[in-house]
Amino acid sequence: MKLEDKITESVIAAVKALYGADVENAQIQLQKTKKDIQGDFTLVVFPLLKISCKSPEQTAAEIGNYVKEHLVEVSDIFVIKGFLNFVLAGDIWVRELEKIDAEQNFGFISATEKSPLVMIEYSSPNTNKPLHLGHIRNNLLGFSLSRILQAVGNEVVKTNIVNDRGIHICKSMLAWKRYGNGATPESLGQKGDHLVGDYYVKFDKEYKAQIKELMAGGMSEEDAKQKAPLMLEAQDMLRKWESGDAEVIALWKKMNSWVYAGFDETYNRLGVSFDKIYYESQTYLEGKKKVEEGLAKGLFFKKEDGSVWADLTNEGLDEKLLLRGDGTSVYMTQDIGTAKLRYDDYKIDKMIYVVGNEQNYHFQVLSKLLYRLGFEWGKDLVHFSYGMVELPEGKMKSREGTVVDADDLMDEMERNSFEISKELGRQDTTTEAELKETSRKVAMGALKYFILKVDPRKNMTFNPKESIDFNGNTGPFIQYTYARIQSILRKAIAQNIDVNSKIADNLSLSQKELDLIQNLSTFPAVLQQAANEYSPSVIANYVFDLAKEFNQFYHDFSMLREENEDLRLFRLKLSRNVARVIKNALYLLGIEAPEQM
RNA sequence: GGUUCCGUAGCUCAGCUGGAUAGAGCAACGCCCUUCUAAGGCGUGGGUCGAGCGUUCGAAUCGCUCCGGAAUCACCA
Repeated sequence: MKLEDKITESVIAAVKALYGADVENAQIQLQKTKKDIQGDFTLVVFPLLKISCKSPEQTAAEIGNYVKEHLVEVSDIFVIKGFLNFVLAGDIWVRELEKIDAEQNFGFISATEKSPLVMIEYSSPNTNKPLHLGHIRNNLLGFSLSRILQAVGNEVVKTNIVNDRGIHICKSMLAWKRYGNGATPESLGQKGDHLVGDYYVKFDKEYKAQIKELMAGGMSEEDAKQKAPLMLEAQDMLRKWESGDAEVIALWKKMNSWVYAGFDETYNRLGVSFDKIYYESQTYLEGKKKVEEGLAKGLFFKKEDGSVWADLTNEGLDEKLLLRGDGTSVYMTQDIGTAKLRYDDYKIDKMIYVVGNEQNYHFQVLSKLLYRLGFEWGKDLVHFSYGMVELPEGKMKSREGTVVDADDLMDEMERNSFEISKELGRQDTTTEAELKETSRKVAMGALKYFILKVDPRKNMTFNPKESIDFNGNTGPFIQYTYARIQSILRKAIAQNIDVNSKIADNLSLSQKELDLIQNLSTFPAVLQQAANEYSPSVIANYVFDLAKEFNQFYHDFSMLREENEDLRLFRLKLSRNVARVIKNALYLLGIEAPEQM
């Protein structure tokens, strides 16, 4: 039984014995005692005053004395105004540490057959552009979230929906056909996604030139946009694609395969992965079918031009287009089709979409549409909505070329990390290859931690300079703490100290050491909170606190030179468990913990 | 205009199921490497928690109003 629960139980018993009233668990406000105040747990007695009909001080004192008498774990109490602080007996925390130490994967719950099946969709790239900074936030959040949900006992399926069809990819294809001279990723030594992205940009450039030319000839801007030969050709290509034209399909397959090879490389570098990938080219027809079914059932309606709509006005939303007049599908149609296929494939209990907050409205609508179409789960779908990433200079805009490319960013992080490692690292014992590997881990840790520590809902500013300045509240600081503990443990083994032996009970420990154990013991609760709130930032902020607290402890006490063997053992064991929790927390964030730095 | 989200130190962010004196990191300044990794530690300065009203023993936290910013309200995805 957890210590908090024991105290809570005792407080309830105290209230019953002293005032003859029953109180519920929820009315007991037990919290960790604030720093700078003596004690381990604090009871806020104000809510109990109505029952006791006494002053806050007196109520606190009475309850405190009762608990102190009846609970062996509580060795002392202090009353400050309406706050009752419990001090636990010294050896309680030592035993708590032993308990943590004995658990294989402290805080983690493994899935059982009864575990809910959660599907989480993230990444969802378009095949006409390489991944950028916004995708990085998406991928990191999605991947971390999947690990967190798994760690609290869910069965998790990570999925990706690739938007591989539509006019955008035709634009790249057309530009490549016209201006590419048969260039391939191999011939250019370029990643496939970048190559295709470059031709998308090329299309845009040539298209704009044509518009300008037409306008110079007296055409209106609107007309020019519609009648530019390149646009007409791209639309023609899309029609050919839809009708299965062999040549277009072959080109489409070839260029998409380049893009996927490029994406895979980027995903590998980011350390993210998927269990199942869906492609819109395979789901959009399914969506059309569902919409037509819905139309036949009278759930939707048709306008004069043949387009199909859903009327959501009585649910507080607008009318929403589902099929264009020419029968082609839109984004919403595809999402309906994808959802259907997924539920054919898996028995999903919960669906989570990791998609930016600019699509909040879309998912509100999707939820209602799926429900209307008879998918019960539709109304419970979770849109894990996250804010945009901005730069210190302002927003990323593809038009102005201020988009930060994911690969470029990782390159830059790794370069900088390597320079710093070379300067500060312990080269004497490490090879160049090891140094490179470590600096890679650190670079990715810096990037991931910087992004994940921020509350997902908020727009955030990514500062490349600050993130690679490995000081302060950063991933590398936490990794560094971990590496130092590993070094201590290696040395302890070298000195034949057995860290596994039992800790003596009669140690007199400092407040810092007790706090550190208490902090460790909250990890399962933190993990649960992160899962409930879908927020990796909860984990990130926790692990930074833990690392910081450990550093202070580390600075104050010598472990290997400690003469008192019992104390030395205790501190080594404490350090080992701090390292384990750090490693587990970093795992949940998708960050590697280097054994050496 | 409707809807949703955000506003906390010079900067980047925690804290938000109401609880004690609102916390970190960066930046600035001053200390600490003959001592387990100084990518570190200690200290100093820095706040009308956007504003107001309300609920409460108690409000950064809850409610209402206003101010400021963002997203969205596409036959784009």
